Amino acid sequence: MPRQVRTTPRKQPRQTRSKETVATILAATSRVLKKRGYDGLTTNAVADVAGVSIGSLYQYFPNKEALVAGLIEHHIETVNRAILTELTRVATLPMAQAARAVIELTITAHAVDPGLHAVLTEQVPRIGKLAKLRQLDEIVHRMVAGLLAHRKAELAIRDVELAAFVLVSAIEAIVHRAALLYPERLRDPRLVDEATLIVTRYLGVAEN
Amino acid sequence: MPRQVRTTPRKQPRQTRSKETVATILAATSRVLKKRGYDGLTTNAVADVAGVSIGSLYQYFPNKEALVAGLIEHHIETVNRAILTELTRVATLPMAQAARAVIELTITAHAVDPGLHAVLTEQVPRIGKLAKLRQLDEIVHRMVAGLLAHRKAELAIRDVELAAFVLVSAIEAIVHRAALLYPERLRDPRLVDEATLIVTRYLGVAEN
DNA sequence: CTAAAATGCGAGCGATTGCTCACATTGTCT
DNA sequence: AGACAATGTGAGCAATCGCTCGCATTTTAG
Repeated sequence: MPRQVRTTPRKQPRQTRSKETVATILAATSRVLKKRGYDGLTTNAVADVAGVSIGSLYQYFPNKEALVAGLIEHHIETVNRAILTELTRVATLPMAQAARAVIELTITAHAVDPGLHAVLTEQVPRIGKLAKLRQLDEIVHRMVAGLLAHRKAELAIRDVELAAFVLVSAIEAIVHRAALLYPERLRDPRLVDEATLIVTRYLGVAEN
Repeated sequence: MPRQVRTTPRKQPRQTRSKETVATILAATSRVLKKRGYDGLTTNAVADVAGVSIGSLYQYFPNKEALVAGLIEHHIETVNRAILTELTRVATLPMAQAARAVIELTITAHAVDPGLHAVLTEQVPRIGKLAKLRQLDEIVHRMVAGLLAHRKAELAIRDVELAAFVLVSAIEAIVHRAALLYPERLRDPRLVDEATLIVTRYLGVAEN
């Protein structure tokens, strides 16, 4: 398997028919990924599950990695938009409430398509262009840092960047590990309480 | 690639010569993993780099997964032993010092062979027997929970299990993300300070 | 209606991979 | 020294995979 580079479609779907084909292929990619894992993801299998010929697949995706890249891009856009709007919405709320809102949103994001999310973050090699999953982290980091900087006066922190790094890492990991190890606990309000608690205590603000 | 199950050696090395062969093969596996990634890991390449024939490799490793499983097992044992001894050593220290010691050890564990650690945790599919990487998390969780329970009186927490989960997730993620995104920051004492801070404030104990 | 463009098809090529097996070499034991 | 076990060798098989290409079908445009 030679190293591939291009992950952009070789041809844009113009007609309605082909757009449906592309959507079907991506849906099939998601299904195969969830059922067989990244190692079991083959272009032939995707075409098969999608019910299109392997030739059609290669009309819109130059290689196997492009399939996964397409999924990730969609995933990033969705989550990104959600977090962006939420972070601006809670910017003026008391810190405890803001933290709780963001944590709940993070949980929601993990609960949309848990299987796909797990495969995407756990199994897909983070190499080359696929490292774009990191873009999401970076954007979130910047926004959290901005929020902290804007209200630094009321916070018991010195370095905004460092605090943002610590908080984003911690919250993401708590939710992520809960989703993987104890999926049912994602619905447990005590998890949100505890995650909110570590944030408020660390920042030195009121706990609710 | 048919699903494989067995990851135990098909034959135990008895003589010194064969033990060296096994060690060489594992070292080669590590090298190939780091240089080519999990996708680029082939049994032929490993045998080649190790300087042994492919036949010899298959005398001691029943399949490709067994190679990685061997590496992981060794990794777990090493880290496991280190954490175990450290956690018992700091059991009676003030919480802030204990937390700092554990955090520093976690950083050390990530710094031993960062490349291998990264590949192992980021690229190796967490399926089947390879989920044994989770064993490590589980053991650490149990020990931290034990430590917290033993000194619950001085801590501002209600649920020991939940607190252990939150703390282990947070610390591991902070160190892990730092190692991946800003490896040079692993040497920065301010990272340790900040990680210690989030622990002590969360637990409601003195900050040093 | 007709020509061109867009889309869909799938047999199968070339390359690679995991792994076997028949055999050669080295080590151990008496 | 001889016999047997342990270890080492590598050509190559069977299977699989990513992907191409020549062609059929459908849609669009004039």
